[in-house]
Amino acid sequence: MSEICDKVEVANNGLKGLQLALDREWSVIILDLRLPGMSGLDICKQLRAKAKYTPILMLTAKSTELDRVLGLEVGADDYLTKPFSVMELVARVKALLRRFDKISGYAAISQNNVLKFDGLDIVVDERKVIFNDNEIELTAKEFDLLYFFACNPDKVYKRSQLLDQVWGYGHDGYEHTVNSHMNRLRNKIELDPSNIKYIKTVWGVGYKFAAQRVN
Amino acid sequence: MSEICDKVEVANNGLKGLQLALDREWSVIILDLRLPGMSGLDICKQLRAKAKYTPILMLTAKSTELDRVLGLEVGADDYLTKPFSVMELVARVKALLRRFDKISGYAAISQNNVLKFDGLDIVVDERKVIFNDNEIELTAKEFDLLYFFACNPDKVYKRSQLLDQVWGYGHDGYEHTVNSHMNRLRNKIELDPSNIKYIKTVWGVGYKFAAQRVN
DNA sequence: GTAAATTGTTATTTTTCTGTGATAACTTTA
DNA sequence: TAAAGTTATCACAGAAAAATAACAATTTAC
Repeated sequence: MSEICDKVEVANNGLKGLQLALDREWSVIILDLRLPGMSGLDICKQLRAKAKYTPILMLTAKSTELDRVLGLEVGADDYLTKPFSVMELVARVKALLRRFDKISGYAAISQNNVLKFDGLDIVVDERKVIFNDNEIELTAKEFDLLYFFACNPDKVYKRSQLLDQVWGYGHDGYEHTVNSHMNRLRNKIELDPSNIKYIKTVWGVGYKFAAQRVN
Repeated sequence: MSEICDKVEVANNGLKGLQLALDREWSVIILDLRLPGMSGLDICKQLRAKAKYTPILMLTAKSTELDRVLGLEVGADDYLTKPFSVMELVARVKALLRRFDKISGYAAISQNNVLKFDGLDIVVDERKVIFNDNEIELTAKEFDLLYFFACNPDKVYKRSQLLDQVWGYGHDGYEHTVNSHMNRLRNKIELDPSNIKYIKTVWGVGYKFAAQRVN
């Protein structure tokens, strides 16, 4: 239930998709039945065996195909038959996220697009941050960093992991780059440097977000 | 993706290793860059050409060496720079196995995020320790040491083994360094020094973790 | 194309931790 | 009981890590 961020990855063949799906923890997986490389059915079964609580939405080309799939009980959480509208797809995904959230106890994400903490609100799709009732200006990286942490409270991240998650896999850069950004971010959201409220240093390891969600 | 067994084979020169690697199907191949007989780079390239879906973990002596290797795109799936701890090596191998789906049906490698003992909870990815219902502050090494023991209850470890496992393979230091850390750790999690509850001394040998998992 | 802002890097200072040596306390053995 | 070997304790210096500040490079905006 961790590692939630706004990353979207696309794989256009079965094996890659399966690897990618198992590589990290996802909020939702959309899986087309017709795939090159490996059958969507097999992938769904394998996914379900490993990622037990990740909702899977399966797309099928024809309703007759859907009937067959349903008979096989591959373990998808919802199905959609082509052609479908984007609106419908979005609605189904939201429904899945909502359903999933109920199960895992993780409120929000899809519902409200605002992450609220004591003295700090993050309006996700406006990339806006309200700090003690005043809007503050964050740069792109600062926002990404803060948002990533806010999505994963309490979990400790090494600098190398942050480079992977926030800067992107395959990005090559120095780990102390993270320090600089953290420093700049803290200058904007920490009033008392001797009493860090949000992103705390875990000495010898990395950082963690230590504030409690209030919504 | 089949052929999973618990066989481990070691080759200490390049040519033998290559032959052995191609001889059968392996779950994972660990390859040291510095080898007698043949460069690890060449081996990796040849392996990758033949054993397309076998994960390769490459060990390098220096991070500068790693940079060079990464630039050459030899096709290893992960890299580890010496010195590394055995814990880290195990974690990387597990990640590779998971990524390459080599452990289908193997529930054994499910990692529990919270290790519970009587009076002591360890929340792994938060690096948090709850001792008698209070969170206590451990330094990085203290946590690593405690976590290592908690993962291997009842097993006795010599100081030299602990240096290898927790400090890292190839780390050079005095064995009584372990004593100091153990002392500091005990001051935080043992209330009565005459009645050790968690990490007991095994006289003439080393230490062992003596509490029972309750989850 | 220039100026401004952002980002990444380098250098310096500050903080915290870890390893070490000295010594005390404890076990075992003779 | 003494001696030898092993472990516990403690304080401190130096090392490692992080914070900070200043600078260079890159990107973005105009």
